[in-house]
Amino acid sequence: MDQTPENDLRIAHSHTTLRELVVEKMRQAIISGRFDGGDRLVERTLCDQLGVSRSVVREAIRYLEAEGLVETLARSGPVVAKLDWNGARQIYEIRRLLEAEAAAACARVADAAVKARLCDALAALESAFQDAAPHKLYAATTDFYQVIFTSARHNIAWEVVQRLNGRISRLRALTLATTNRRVSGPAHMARICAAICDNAPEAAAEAVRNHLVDAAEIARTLLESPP
Amino acid sequence: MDQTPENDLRIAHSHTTLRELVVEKMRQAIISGRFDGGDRLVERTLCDQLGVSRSVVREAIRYLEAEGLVETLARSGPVVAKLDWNGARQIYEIRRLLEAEAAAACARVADAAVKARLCDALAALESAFQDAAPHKLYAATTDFYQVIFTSARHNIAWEVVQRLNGRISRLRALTLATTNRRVSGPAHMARICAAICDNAPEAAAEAVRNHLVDAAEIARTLLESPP
DNA sequence: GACCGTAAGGTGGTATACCATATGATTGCA
DNA sequence: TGCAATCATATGGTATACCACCTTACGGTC
Repeated sequence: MDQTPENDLRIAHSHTTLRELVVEKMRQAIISGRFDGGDRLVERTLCDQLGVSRSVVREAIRYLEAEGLVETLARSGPVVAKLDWNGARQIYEIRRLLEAEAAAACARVADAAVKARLCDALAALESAFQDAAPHKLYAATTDFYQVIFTSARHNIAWEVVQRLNGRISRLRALTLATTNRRVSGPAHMARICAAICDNAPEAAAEAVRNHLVDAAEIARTLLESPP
Repeated sequence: MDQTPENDLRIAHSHTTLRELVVEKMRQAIISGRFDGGDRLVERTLCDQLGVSRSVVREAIRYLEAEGLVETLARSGPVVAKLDWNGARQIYEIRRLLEAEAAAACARVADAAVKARLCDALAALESAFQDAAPHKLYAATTDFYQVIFTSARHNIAWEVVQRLNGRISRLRALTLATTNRRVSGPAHMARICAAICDNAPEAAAEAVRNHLVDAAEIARTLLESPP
């Protein structure tokens, strides 16, 4: 049932609901650290801050709850989920499994078009590293992996990874900002890209694993250092 | 609020929140096939069937939407997510990765208590196989894996697997009911249990992989044969 | 100082109203 | 008759008011 009305005069209006906007706002607020782990999410306060009604806020909270960014305590209400090293460690391990598999699959099926898109993404990534713009870097990293996952046709794994990344996003932002990471990061990415362009699945998987071991190590030092 | 207790979808008020009950009811309705893939979820109809207000239904839908069991189409509203073999295949592959890793980790750390719990779960599983009670079998299988994941301290991976299982639950119910599976299933499980009791990580991982390859194969034949 | 009652603030839940849009039926005009 | 405009209905999205219940903090009483 694909109806793509090219000659439709109507403006393609995105039809983003308020709810989606609020979900995105709140997700960003949690990611950016504006809402800290453990903070209570008081419905009516959020209504005021966001300028929307309770319905919208409550539904957005339910969505984020299912995503794992928010947890609702019985008889107390929703709070921002807290992240400890135990949780982060598990997430990095899951990412290691899924991303290594995706990179290997991508290396197996990558044709010229995929390689070109990947190299573009890598170039954007390196450019973002140069600019030292955190949000650009974040977006570029996401793009790079998205190319890998989608071209490997691992779109459900990509969903999983994105959701997990939401839960460690503060951490990712921190690791991306770390000097150490700023040096080793692009090198890892370049190796991953090279392995895929060589259609070398095992090398690609290994490069991904190395990257994530490093990232997890930086995350650990950040999390275990005094709050 | 009229109360006609003959309606079997009507939820029983209790200590947990209405929202959670509704989420569970709807999840079960989707899993059991009462709501089929592609079916529209009309809010006001659900309100009548469940005997709750729109707010509760809408929040439950948001939760299931984030879980991937429901998707909301623009200008049309929520529908039950459809499952094709491509999606199911990916989910089985992700499960293969996560469950193999969890089984290996469990085998590494399993002490007498863990082994006892695992053997208990296996016994319950085999008993459920004998009874040929689908829902018991389903629950027993879940319990068995839960012991593995929780004792390996892979609770986030367990969350992920549970959510993914929700999306292929109809399929799981079918595979569990298949005779073929009824024969090979417990054998696989017994091998997994034995490997863990031997503290043999690689053997445990391999047993899990074999189990899932079989399950995926059965699922494929079920999905690709016209209903 | 301990205890109890009350008030405030919060969530959970419900009912209702309003608007925008999609869809199908109906009506009216050529 | 046929087509088009219009109307009605269904439905989702949003806002608002209200109630019940729980928790917490405060303050008064013993």
